[in-house]
Amino acid sequence: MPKIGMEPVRRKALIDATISAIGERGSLDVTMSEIAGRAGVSSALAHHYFGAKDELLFATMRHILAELNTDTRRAFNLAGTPRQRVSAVVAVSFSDDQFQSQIIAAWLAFYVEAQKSTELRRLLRIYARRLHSNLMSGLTGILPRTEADRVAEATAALIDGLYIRRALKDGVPDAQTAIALVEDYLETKLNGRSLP
Amino acid sequence: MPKIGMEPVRRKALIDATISAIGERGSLDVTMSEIAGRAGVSSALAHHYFGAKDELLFATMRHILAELNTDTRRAFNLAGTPRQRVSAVVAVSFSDDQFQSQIIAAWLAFYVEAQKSTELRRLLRIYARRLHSNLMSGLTGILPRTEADRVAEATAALIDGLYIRRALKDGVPDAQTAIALVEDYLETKLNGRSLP
DNA sequence: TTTTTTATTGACGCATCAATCAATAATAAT
DNA sequence: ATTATTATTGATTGATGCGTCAATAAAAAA
Repeated sequence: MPKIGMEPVRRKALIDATISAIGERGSLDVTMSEIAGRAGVSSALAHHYFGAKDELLFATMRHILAELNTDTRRAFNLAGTPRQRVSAVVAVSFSDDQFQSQIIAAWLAFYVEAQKSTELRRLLRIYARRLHSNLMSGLTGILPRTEADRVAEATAALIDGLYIRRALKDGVPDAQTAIALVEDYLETKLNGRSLP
Repeated sequence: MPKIGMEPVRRKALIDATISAIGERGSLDVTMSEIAGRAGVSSALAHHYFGAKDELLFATMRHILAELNTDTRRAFNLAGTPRQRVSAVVAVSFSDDQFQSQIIAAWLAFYVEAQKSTELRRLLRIYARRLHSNLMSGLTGILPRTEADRVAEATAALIDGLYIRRALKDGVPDAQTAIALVEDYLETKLNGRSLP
């Protein structure tokens, strides 16, 4: 029962399936059949639309990055002050959409894969730069450039670190605690005063 | 020319080879043959001593953890004050022995693998707890328990985050800068004052 | 000196997957 | 009505890699 115009539908379904498969397995060691099965199609079709597995994984990472970006833009629109822009970046990073085990597992797995794939590494660098620049867009309105830069660096590392620690699912901070930690750091750096 | 008592020698060589192989490939997707080759033996011998690949990887992670631990103990012996104990933990984390691409790649890869392997996850939790407790051993002498706990959490996340960002090898902080970032955070939290 | 233990490997079986391809069918274009 | 295009899959191929095993040889024990 082949209808026409299936391509975008299948692509989306396959990317979603890839995310959930990676999320469940916790790594990129998922087979094309597994992914295709989740998307309700054959593995041959996945190859038909994406060519090779690499490309499907690449498209998936790009999709995750794009989602993060739109979420951030949306949050920026609601932020009036520089300080609020900074908080917006933090809030989005730990929002329900982003700070969930599936996405975190994917991030982690892609970080590892980036060691092998130049293209993936380039993609993750774009993320790193964008995060930095998003943070700077608020911080430069509050601190002198050099110090803003250092704070942005630390904040980004803090966010990444909290992500990785979440992956262990131990006495791990939930989103609320994570946000509080980062905000506490920011408060200290921006006001020279920490929470009581 | 089989000499006797080769077992410990081979084990060590295989673990070292595993680290360097993982470091080069950037992931745990290294074959037993590759590892064995680097160690100058056949893959059959690797299986002979470690049984399965899992066990070799596990032994490798345990070795890395043990090294980190002895380094930390040594640094603790030179630390007089609580404040120095905290700095010692940071210094060891970014020492030449630990903060090198091979080891970092291994950490990252093992974090991913921990999603699948319960035993590996347990091992990494031990690391997380030990790091926390090592930080606390200094912090509790400076801050009230609750706050010390939060600072330890943030510091640990900061360290992990700087590790992960190093893996991208981009505008990445070198060891010096990384230490400065963490120390700056600690100074702010402990003195309520940041670097000029 | 014979036997057992330790060290070591090449070759092989077996399973897993990525990727291809030929075949089928429905829709659209001519 | 015929041809081309799009959608789809089952079956197959080829490669890769883990784990095993029988075979060889040196040392240690008997």
